[in-house]
Amino acid sequence: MLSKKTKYGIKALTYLAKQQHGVPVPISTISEMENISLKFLESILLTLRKSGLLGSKKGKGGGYYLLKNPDDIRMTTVMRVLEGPIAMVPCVSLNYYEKCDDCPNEAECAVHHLMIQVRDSNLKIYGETSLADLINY
Amino acid sequence: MLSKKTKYGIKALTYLAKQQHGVPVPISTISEMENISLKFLESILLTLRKSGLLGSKKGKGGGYYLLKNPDDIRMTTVMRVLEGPIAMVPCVSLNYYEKCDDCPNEAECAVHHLMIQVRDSNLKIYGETSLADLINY
DNA sequence: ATATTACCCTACTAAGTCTATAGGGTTAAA
DNA sequence: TTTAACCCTATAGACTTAGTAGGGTAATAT
Repeated sequence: MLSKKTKYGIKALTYLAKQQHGVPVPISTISEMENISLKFLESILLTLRKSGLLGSKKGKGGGYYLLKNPDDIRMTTVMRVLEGPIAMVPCVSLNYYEKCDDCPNEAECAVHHLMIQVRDSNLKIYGETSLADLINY
Repeated sequence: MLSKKTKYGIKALTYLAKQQHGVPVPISTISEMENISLKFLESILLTLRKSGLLGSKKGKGGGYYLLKNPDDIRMTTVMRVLEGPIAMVPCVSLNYYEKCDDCPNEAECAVHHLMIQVRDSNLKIYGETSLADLINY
């Protein structure tokens, strides 16, 4: 299941992508427009800022804004920041690999092979989709 | 993340698929061969039996066995029984559809569109992969 | 028959995650 | 210097996960 955090995060990013580039949008505005609890959204945007996707400006007229062009933000990045590893098991994770306790032989593990396929197909989708793609229809 | 339940369930199924068709295998055997806690495995096999994938035989010489040929067991079925819906959000689930509380317009929701792609690609993989495919290499 | 093997079922629980909520602190612009 | 808005920490209820515990029931071999 996709967490609400990720869902809300993507919605916030797409909202920002629709605005004029570089102009800060207050959390409260995004919260109202996308029906997201203000405080929860605050923590999500903070995560996105720390990851380098968003910039922020304090004080009156401040808010959050995209640091890059929506065309240059791939969903792989977004998913990894918000949801964590793309892989469904650590033993097929490219960035967070971990050996399984119970698997004596990874090369012969059926789950391993299946999950590599799932990982690759999802990576392909996320890699080929940019934030700009999400708002174009 | 894939739950241990699903992971262990798939391992148990592949183990059974490698055995002579129709011959019952005791839980204890699978537990030892696949390094799975006996009691936990018991509850997983029970789930699989209730779903119609496995049959069981009681008493001495009893155990669990596949009810169908490994070629005829698709991973879509297995994943739905063990892990639940394939879709990452209820609003793109084929079998467990649910509207989102926060979405005023599903057709224009960016998350919705993205997750439909993910669902379809995963459905394709699970649908094209049988239990027999998992043990053939 | 009866002992044994193995399935069947319920209940419980420690640990972790999710989805927030609460409350205040800090910064910078007007 | 006021105020809008970001920044940060702590907490908590609900839920899920990954088991553990303990026994009940059925069927087989002898």
